[in-house]
Amino acid sequence: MADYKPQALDKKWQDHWTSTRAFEVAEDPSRPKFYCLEMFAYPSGHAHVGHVRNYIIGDVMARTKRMRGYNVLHPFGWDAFGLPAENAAIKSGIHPETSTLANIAHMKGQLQRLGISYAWGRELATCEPAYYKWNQWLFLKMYERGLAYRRRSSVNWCEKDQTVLANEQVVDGGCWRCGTPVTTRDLEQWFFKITQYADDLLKGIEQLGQWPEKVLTMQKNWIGRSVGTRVQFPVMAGEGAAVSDTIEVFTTRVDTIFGATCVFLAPEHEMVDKFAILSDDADAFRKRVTGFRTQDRTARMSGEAEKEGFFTGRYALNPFTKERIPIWVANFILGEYGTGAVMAVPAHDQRDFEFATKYGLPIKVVIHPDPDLGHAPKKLESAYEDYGRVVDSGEFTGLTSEAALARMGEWVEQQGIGKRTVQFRLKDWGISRQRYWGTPIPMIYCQACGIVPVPYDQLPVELPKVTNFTGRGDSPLAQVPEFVDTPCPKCGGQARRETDTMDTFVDSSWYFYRFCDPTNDSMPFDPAKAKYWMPVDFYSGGVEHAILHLIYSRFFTRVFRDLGMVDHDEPFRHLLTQGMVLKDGAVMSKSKGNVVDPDDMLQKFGADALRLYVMFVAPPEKEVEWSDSGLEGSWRFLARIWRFVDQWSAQIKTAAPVASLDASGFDTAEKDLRRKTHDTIRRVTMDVEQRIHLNTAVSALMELVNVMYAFGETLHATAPRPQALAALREAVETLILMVSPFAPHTAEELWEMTGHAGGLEKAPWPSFDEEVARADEIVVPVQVNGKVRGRLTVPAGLTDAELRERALAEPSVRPHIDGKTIKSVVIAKGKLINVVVI
RNA sequence: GCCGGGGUGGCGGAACUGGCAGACGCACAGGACUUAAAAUCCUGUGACGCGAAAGCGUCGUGCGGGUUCGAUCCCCGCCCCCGGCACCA
Repeated sequence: MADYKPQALDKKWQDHWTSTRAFEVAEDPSRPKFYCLEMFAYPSGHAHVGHVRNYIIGDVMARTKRMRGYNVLHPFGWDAFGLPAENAAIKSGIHPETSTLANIAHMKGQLQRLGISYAWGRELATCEPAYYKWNQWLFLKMYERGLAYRRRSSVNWCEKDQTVLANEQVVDGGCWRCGTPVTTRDLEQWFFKITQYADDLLKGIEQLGQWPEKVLTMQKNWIGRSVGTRVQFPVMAGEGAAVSDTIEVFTTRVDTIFGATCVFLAPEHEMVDKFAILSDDADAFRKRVTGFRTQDRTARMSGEAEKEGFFTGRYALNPFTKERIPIWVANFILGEYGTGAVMAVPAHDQRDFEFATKYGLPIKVVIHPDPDLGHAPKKLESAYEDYGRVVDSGEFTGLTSEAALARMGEWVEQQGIGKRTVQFRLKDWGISRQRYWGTPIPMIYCQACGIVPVPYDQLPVELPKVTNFTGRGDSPLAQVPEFVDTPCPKCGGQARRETDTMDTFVDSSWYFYRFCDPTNDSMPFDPAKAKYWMPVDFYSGGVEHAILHLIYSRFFTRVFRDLGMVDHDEPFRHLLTQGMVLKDGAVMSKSKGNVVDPDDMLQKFGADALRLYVMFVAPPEKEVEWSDSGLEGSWRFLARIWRFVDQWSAQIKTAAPVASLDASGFDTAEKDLRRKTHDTIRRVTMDVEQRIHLNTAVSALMELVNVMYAFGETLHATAPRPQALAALREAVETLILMVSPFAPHTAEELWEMTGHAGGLEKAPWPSFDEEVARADEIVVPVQVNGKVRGRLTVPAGLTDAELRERALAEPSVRPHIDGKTIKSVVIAKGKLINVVVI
């Protein structure tokens, strides 16, 4: 008898899969496809069990689908550009490419030691020119279509290091290296016009029936669609002021416009500078504006900062009331949202109310809580923000808010002073990064010709090998003259290359298309191949990507669609956001020292025990607490299967297949085993394929093993009948097949031990036989007034009348109904009987 | 504040969305095997009460109501925990 020694098996079967290229695939129109994808990895160095959980989930799906007859694409790759490698280079001098490639090699080894069934032939890393070339290609396509454009925008800046800082490099408002307080600076930067697809992205959410509700809500909020009205407020003529100036505001509540007693401008609003020039003390004015603009950004944006503002000295005309109202600059008005200007309605907006109270601005009530007309409080404690009935509003008085919104919106349009419109919270995506380790933006600046795109035939613009990383000064690429200086593609004159690189989110927004055709060197991917494989059928990864990565990927899919390269709108059909693995109640991290390294677990228990444990401990979406004893339990389960198969393998090999025996020849115990076998097939198949409840699939297999042991016990007493061995063989083979997605190495070995040649990965999934699973006898609980009082063991298929009769005659039920009036007997088919008595 | 997800034994979780609450595992306890231990196999394990025992009864899925023959599941009102967004006009 051989003991269960998984470590040797792991190696044996991993080598087998590699040498037979078991998981490589090609398009095959004759079979249904299944594209199973886990979010590719940032090569940080070591994968811990939290990361690995995601890959195991995907692998269970991929392996199951393969056995179910699907042509399964299950690729993996590396999100290899990014800041940490560059930061490491600044600190240690190791080139990002060197450290990244080393990290990839190590992590790939980790995944292979876990037996994840990837098509490694399709592996890609985004830092390879063969990949990022297509980022550049796509950038040019988007530039041609006006989807990539350039404008000024502010970045975090460290005065001491004279460098731009990424948001992650700002720690407590200071530079990550020297702690110098971070300021902002305006730079010309490239943007992707994702806002053009705002409505499309929002509508597309309806198609995402298999995404978690949480993620859909997050995306909806992020897009943030609000319906409202833009209204122009003329700036009143005064000394030196142009009469034609107007301030346009955006409001979702035109119905309150008669209560607009003030106009608020964001400190960034263009009109603010004009007013500064015209003011009595321009310097003091500018100082106050600069004060607001440089206020700690996070504090100012989060609503924690005290609301502050000042009067500009100028007035606007409320187009409805024709009254003169003051124009203020206020720090809580956002420059990037709407028009950067709002009408202030202190009576009906809490922020305006607080501001007006602080500065003594007039508060004018124009909405009464309907239907209590006449009962509005004299002095408001807070703003009344709900809808109601419009009062004190000229010709609109008496309307409901709903009606007033429509009528006043029409009025604005008739007067030609604005229009009803839709406003989004979503902003265009700034992709310029003043960093080295990313995709160079393929643009050239020529004195004579202006901005000139790099011609397609000159792609890729390769990242030059920079060797000294100081973390100071401009974009690192600006320090490489051979890179910067280049002839203008148009006029041939002296020109400069763009020295910024792309946000790494660009890399990850379309890699799943590249996997369909990873070596294509004339296109990002062949549309025919993408048409076969896409969309991704099952996509899993962390919730931290619920917004950015997923919305950018949905955006890119629409761009490909509009370029005529794909014919679908949504890239990911089923999304699973896996929960984190905690240790001692905290997320694993190197700094906390609570990282569980999968390799340690592999050495002790083998890959399969780890895989099984991680699947069994909780449903995939849930956060879990790591437990060593839980892992040991999973190991015990595998060892238990091993011993059983080992003990019976000789007899199983020679046992007759169940199909060759007469179905009526099986005795009760044999039928029970076969019923359990087939019921397990049904449960596991449904749990894995439909419900993605991988934990209950495992427990169903554990139940089957428990029944097999009990059956095995009975066989020792007597000489096994051919029927018994046949039923046992069926159970064992079913078990091996169904446990194989979870514990592939052990399953392969057991499959071989039971006399099968050839790999399990292509063995067909067992099929469920309803006839075998059907019970001859069923146990039906009998309730009296909803409380279980007894159980009936009856032949399946009794009529309701017979069931009723037996239930009422049941001795354990009698005492509860005797002497009482039976009101009714409810019979839930095959489930239970409830006798209602008074 | 708004949005989303949750509250079930000592613990992780299950109950296939209205039908036997606690599957399966962990932990613990007892038994078998063993000179002994480990491993393994078997049994027990929600709380309380009655009983020598098999067993019987009551309570029990965050709290309070409701609908229903029947509610962990549906409805109404609360409490608590986790996650996201947060001055978006």
